[in-house]
Amino acid sequence: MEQILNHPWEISEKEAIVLQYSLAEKVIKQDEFTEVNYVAGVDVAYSKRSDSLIAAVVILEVNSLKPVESVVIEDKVRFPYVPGLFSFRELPPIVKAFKRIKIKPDLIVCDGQGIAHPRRFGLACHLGVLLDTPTIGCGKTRLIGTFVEPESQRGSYSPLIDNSEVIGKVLRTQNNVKPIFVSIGHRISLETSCKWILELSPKYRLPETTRQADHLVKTTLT
DNA sequence: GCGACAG
DNA sequence: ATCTTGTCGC
Repeated sequence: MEQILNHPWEISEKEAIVLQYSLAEKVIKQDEFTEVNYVAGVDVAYSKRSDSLIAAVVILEVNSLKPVESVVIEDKVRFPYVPGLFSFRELPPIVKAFKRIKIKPDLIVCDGQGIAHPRRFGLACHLGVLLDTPTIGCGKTRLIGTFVEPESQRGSYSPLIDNSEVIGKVLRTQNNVKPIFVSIGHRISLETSCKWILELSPKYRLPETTRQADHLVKTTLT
């Protein structure tokens, strides 16, 4: 698929932060799409053997949740892991993988936060803006924000709050299982994001999109 | 100064 | 992320 926006990746931490403030203004926080036939899952892992990053993108047919296309690529590391600047480490290989994808997904589910980020521009926002595609941020753990534990039943949620602003939802996808952190990536509302995450997580804590992408990377790492 | 900190 | 022992809650 096509990348509609580009910028340099070989930059300093200070420049990256400035770029985040600038790109954050492009994030659309409301629903801006119609039908969903294909959803994309993404995952990246570090290979210490080759000192490189392995990125996987998988496209699922939305009713069967079965993969219809996938790409796995390897890329060099060009940025350290810094909380808040995660996308500058993981997006180069992810974008590279998406460029080889033929089926344009109607929705992307990221393994990382959206606007639940210090500068309201997590990895999910960054990817969504670069590809101009509806994107959901979905984290296993919290980056910022405060919350009360949601009820133990699947579908329960509580707001994730930073500076008295709702930046996401802490959502229970399975009964009595640790909740996940959902936030807006791009071109989708928080409510619609949670609706989709629940639909994509009928049986496990994490949505099928990230589970399948995760499995794809781990298989490749051998 | 000290703790927190997506993967 | 990945590794790994002791601790805590049900």
